[in-house]
Amino acid sequence: MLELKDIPDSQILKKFADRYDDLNPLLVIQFLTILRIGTDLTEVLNNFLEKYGLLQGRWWVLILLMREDDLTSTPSQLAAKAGVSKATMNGLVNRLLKDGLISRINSEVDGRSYLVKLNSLGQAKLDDVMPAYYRRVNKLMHSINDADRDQMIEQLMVLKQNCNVFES
Amino acid sequence: MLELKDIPDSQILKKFADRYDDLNPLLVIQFLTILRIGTDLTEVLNNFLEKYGLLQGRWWVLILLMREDDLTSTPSQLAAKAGVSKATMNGLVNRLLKDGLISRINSEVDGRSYLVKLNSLGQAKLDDVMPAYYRRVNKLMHSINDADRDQMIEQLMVLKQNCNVFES
DNA sequence: TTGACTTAGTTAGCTCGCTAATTATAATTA
DNA sequence: TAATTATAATTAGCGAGCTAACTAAGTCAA
Repeated sequence: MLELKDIPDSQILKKFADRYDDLNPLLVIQFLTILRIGTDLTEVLNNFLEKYGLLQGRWWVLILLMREDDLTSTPSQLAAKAGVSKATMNGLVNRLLKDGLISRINSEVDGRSYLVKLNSLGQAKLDDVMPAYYRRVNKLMHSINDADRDQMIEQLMVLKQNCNVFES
Repeated sequence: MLELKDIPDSQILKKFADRYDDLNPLLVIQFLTILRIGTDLTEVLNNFLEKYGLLQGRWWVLILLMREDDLTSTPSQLAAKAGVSKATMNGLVNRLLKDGLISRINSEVDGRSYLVKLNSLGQAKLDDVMPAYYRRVNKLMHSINDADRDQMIEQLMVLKQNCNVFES
């Protein structure tokens, strides 16, 4: 994760521009600014969740379970939905089981598999975190007016679609 | 780092909204979208750097050294500038020394300290990476026109300044 | 119906962050 | 000048990702 405190200023970039023709200082600064804000937001969110004994990984598992009508899912499904490896999900699930926020239900039809279910302690944890989380999201996002925010998101989506320029 | 594949849609959020009054679906989706694009860009950059045997940490160290007039710095200074702990910088510096991209110069005035210097192999590595990096940044950022891009960055800066709503 | 694949979860071992403790050296101050 | 405190680098050990290898259980096809 990019933690660079010193995003280069135009003066520093000038030195680099002498060596590298392709450098466009403004674009580089803007690119790094986007990366930095992404990491800053992520960090701030993690600090917030930590106050509740959670981090993004475990928090998402609880949320994914709450999305389900029966509050249950298999570790594999959770891994796919959370976008982490099965090994990582195994660790997250075990930690949540240890903390007593989810329960394990062995599958009756498949001896390899089991379900995890959001239990009352897990639901209580979400009931504790989520209102505070939503209030903060509201506050943060309302620091930009609706029209500007919509436009910003639209531009970010364009950027996302063009990420692949780095892959060739 | 947020890797959530399934950003919730309005339908899922409706279920959550029944339980949590404070939820504003659009704002949550937009917030998560910003986080996701940040992680996507970071990942794409890391994949790019990996093709050159680097990752963000080591790459930044080389860049920070190249910024210096004498191409040298101490591990502590590098840690501060890169925004990582001294322990982390110790690992990065050792790896770069092992790879032969930087050289170690023991301090003559302070027996505890030493300088690291970008050497010719390190400079060659940067000369290999940076033009390709800058070209890709240009391509990516030009997917948005200048005015829209400037405005987007401006909004992101506002967001950054309001990150602290998560800290209270 | 048995042999070959596939799938679910786990484990081992890696990377790259971190903090806290340690070592060695400098610097300060009583 | 001796004792204390501060600083630079290192080390140990943790967390949360990862891949690859493994075990056990299903599935399918000859």
